Amino acid sequence: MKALSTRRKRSPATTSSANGSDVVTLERVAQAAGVSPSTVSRILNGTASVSLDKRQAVDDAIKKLDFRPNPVARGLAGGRTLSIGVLTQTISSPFYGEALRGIEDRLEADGYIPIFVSGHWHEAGERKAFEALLSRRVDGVIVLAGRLPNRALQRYAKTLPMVVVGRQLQGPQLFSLEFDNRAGGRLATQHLIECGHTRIAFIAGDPAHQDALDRQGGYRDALEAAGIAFDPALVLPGDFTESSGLLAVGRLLEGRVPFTAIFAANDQSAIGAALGLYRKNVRVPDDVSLVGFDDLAPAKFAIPPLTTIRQSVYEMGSQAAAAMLDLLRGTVPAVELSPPQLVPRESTRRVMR
Amino acid sequence: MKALSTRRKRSPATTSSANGSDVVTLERVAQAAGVSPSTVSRILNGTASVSLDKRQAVDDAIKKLDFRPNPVARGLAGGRTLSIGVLTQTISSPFYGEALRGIEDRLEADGYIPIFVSGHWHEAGERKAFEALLSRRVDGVIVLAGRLPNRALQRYAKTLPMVVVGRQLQGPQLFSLEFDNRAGGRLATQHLIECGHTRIAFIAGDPAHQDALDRQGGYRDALEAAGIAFDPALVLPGDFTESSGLLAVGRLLEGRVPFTAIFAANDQSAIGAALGLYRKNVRVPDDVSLVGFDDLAPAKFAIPPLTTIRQSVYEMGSQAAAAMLDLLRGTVPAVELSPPQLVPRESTRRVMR
DNA sequence: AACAATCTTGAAAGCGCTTTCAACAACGCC
DNA sequence: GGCGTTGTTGAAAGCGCTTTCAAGATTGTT
Repeated sequence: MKALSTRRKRSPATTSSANGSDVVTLERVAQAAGVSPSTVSRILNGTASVSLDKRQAVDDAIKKLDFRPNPVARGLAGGRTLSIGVLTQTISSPFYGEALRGIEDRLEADGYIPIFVSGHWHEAGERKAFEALLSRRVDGVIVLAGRLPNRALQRYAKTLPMVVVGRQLQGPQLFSLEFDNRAGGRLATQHLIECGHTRIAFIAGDPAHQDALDRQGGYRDALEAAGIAFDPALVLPGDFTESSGLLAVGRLLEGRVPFTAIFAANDQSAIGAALGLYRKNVRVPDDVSLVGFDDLAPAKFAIPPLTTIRQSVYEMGSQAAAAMLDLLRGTVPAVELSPPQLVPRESTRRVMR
Repeated sequence: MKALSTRRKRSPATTSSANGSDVVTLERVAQAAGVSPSTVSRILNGTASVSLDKRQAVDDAIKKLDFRPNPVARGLAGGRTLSIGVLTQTISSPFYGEALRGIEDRLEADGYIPIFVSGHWHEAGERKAFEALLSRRVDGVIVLAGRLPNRALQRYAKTLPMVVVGRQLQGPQLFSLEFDNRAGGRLATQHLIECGHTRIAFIAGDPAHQDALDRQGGYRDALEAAGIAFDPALVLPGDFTESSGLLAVGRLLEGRVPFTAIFAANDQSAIGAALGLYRKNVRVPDDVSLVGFDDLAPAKFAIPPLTTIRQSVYEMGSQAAAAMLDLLRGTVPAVELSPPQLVPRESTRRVMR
């Protein structure tokens, strides 16, 4: 294969072969500026002080030649690739998508680039994705939830800086960031209670996610605080998907337990629930009030528009990125998530009775 | 800054410093196998034939040492980084998200990794994102729609292989992939016509997207084929967002033009339209039939579940990736998108009258 | 004025891999 | 049996950058 041998010195298929001029390297900049490559490198990285005139000359040469350092070479030589691995579950999830956007925006501001890999909701996939990241020599990894055991994460964190979103973890190069899901769950349930509901069903999220458990915890907290007895028959299993919400409502309606409101562990399952209710001609909010969680885009355009708990997933992403940048800089991350907030819309109403 | 100088030979902050043993390099594999590095490299890349016994020895050594080649070094030396740039608009869009997933899956199968960058819906952003990709020395770029002028794309394509999704473009290292939006638009409109509708409104998509124009073309085709006069008062501007759908319906309802069906240029605007209708107590499908386009996840759980045109965005992504792989291999891509398909659900019905 | 301490600079050695070049070895042919 | 072929291998030269080391140039000290 490849008949194209003979002559031609080397021919990195890299960029710019038909690119007009040749590749602009640091060395060429050095020549143009009349200094050594080391000096150029030092200026580029701020590694050491350089006299003003040389710095000037180099800056000019860089501008004139439109030089942009090759991150690949940099990665090899310096061990830094200016890229941050991001381990997510599905890149196309509306929830993670928002977070990724936050990460991307924040990282971009500092010249880093995120490399997204999907774990596909299972440990083996996550592990594999993580390895891909490692072999890519990323400078750090941001982990969005996932099924990887804490031990594994802590072990990885010995190798490179890591920030974990949605879990509580300790470690030297490890920072974890959590949204107050419990408070959110409380808020949602309180809202329903304030509307006069006492028979409030809960559609749970994927029990493998701590978030799901916390939201449920908030639900119970609020019930207890209001002196409403917790009825296990009112909590339905779910997994954060629309179908699970649909299913849950079906079961709820078939069962004999009366209820006037539903709190779903996330917007997606709330939307599924809404469909289930619609199918059975149960009106929202006239017959049943419905609250979701996350305030993702679709909530606003659901029918009826969904009352939900707002957690800025975008912000969560950008804060995670900020924390990573801190870690890389060697400083202790000081980031904080804004507290959950109720977004009242049209899917809830005061009970008339 | 950085007080940690002195002793220490070099210390690439790369991987595995606390990793137990030292980094496993190709050279170490060579030693272990008793051959030269060149030979190991040849085996790794299948660049030349190698005798069976050496190949055996090397394979064993690789397995034993758990050697994984460093893509960064590979990138520097060979000019290939095994990474493909993907230029998208917003990583969190439900539409693009699906496509990205398709790309990721297909690329992963061949050991490539996608690097996603967002253009944020404007040319400057796209250009910048493209540059970031180039400086990262990606082996190729997949462009998802966008606002970059064709000229610019064609110029970039001279530098590296490129596949463009959603546009018609020609070039040597350039492959473009288009979904038959016109046929889809036709299909949607025909369906409505078959249901007995003749007053069919159209909520347009972002006119900067060829897709939007094509879908509208299909709409007119179908009208014409059925001998229904085209009424400009029935087409409303839109931009593919839910809000634009909502707005369009508002205008439609205020206007004096009668209509019994709406075809929206995508699911998102259809969902916005549904909300608009709901707000005005117009029932879907009893009073008005509604058709969307794309068949993204939310369509299935809309209220009522949305009749729409299915185009597998996931498949589009994976096909784009396949085409890129072909380009990289030097073969001519032979990929094809499956034709659009009507997915009848509950938002359309035969007119009773 | 002599010497130590501090800055600025360049030479050169890699980072881990690919690829060219040339050396052999093995093979077939007239 | 000599010679051109083809196949297999290793040495060595980079890819473009960072970083150590040491040499000069400067400044400060007594």
